[in-house]
Amino acid sequence: MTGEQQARKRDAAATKAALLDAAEELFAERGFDRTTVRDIAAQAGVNQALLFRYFGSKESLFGVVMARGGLAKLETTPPEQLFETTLRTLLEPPRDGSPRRSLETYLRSTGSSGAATTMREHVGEEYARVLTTLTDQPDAELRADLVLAWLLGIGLVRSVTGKEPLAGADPDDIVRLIRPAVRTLLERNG
Amino acid sequence: MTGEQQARKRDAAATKAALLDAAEELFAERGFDRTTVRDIAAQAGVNQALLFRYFGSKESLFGVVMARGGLAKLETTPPEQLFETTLRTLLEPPRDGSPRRSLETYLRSTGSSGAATTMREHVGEEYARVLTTLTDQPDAELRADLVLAWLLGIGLVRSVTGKEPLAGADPDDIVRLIRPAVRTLLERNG
DNA sequence: ATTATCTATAGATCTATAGATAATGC
DNA sequence: ATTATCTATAGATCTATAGATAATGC
Repeated sequence: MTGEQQARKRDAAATKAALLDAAEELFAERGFDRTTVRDIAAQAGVNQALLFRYFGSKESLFGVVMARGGLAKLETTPPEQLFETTLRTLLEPPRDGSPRRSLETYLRSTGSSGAATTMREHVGEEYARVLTTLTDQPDAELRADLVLAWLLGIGLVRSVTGKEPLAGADPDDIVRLIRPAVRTLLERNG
Repeated sequence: MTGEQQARKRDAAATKAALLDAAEELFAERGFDRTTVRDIAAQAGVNQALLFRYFGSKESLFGVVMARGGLAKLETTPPEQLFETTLRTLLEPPRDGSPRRSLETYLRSTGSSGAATTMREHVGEEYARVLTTLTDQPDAELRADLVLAWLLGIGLVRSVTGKEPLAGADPDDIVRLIRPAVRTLLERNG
């Protein structure tokens, strides 16, 4: 039943990276609660005790995963492109080495607490802050929150629920339908 | 440590109802995974073995909770009012005896599988089907999905994330901002 | 010698079930 | 007598830790 584990090459940095990649994938697919530390270690090909050695706890690892991908795009994208860039990232199938799956992780872990909640709040604040700059109408912050809500909702229906036709729709069609509506939301005064 | 449990009045129907109410509340607050059967039984003031006697399993109970509230509103609301009614229900604080908290349950259980997934799909389909009737433009179903996504996203930001200013905003303000944008989405041809 | 990795397990859950007890209805 | 309720516990997890082993660097 056991079969002792093959001793892994001694490379702490590579081990940490493997754990992070595995955790990112599994948290995105199953959420925080349904991903076990043993699943992560197995997927990384690493002994599970190392997860605790390098990250302290499962919650702490989750925090690192979220932080790693959550804000990268935000910092490198001009505000006026943020909505469409984020939307397209959301809509494209995840390519290797490309944008982190932190939105899926976020959406799959809505029942969780602790680090999950903290990071959810932090990333949400940052996105909304940037989106706020897109309008000079009154209620700019509320409008920005509504745009953010739409992004999250589309991600939810598309990657979590998998509902058709939205899940399989051409990103161009979605952008074409959404853009004028967002413009109405942001620009209409009243 | 134990203290034997006070024998409860013998009323199977009332016991089932108490379990359902307790489950609804806890699933809405914590999601499926983080709610234990013992939590539910304690909240209902019922011995935990009765949960299994009356509902078979935790998953099955979850299914019943979702089914109970999920479609009620849908069946009694005319399509052209569905968006705004659902939105307002979402925005009003939950009053006693009033609309079920199945949306929160839905949103808090996005990481879960089994009955959670099945019910998510079913309710989503029904809502989208009704929303589809609101436009006669091409891509009616896709537009309906996008409306549904917005509803879910607003619910997510508001009740799960608690992000301000959206979480505390006046429902009237939200409706005023959203309505023209949804109209643009549904009516604009192209 | 240092420290990355592995073994083994503690301790705390959690769902579910088998069978005992006790309140109601005929 | 029936059956709603309760007791006690099986069995299967899961996170986390203590301490042993073994690969690398000086």
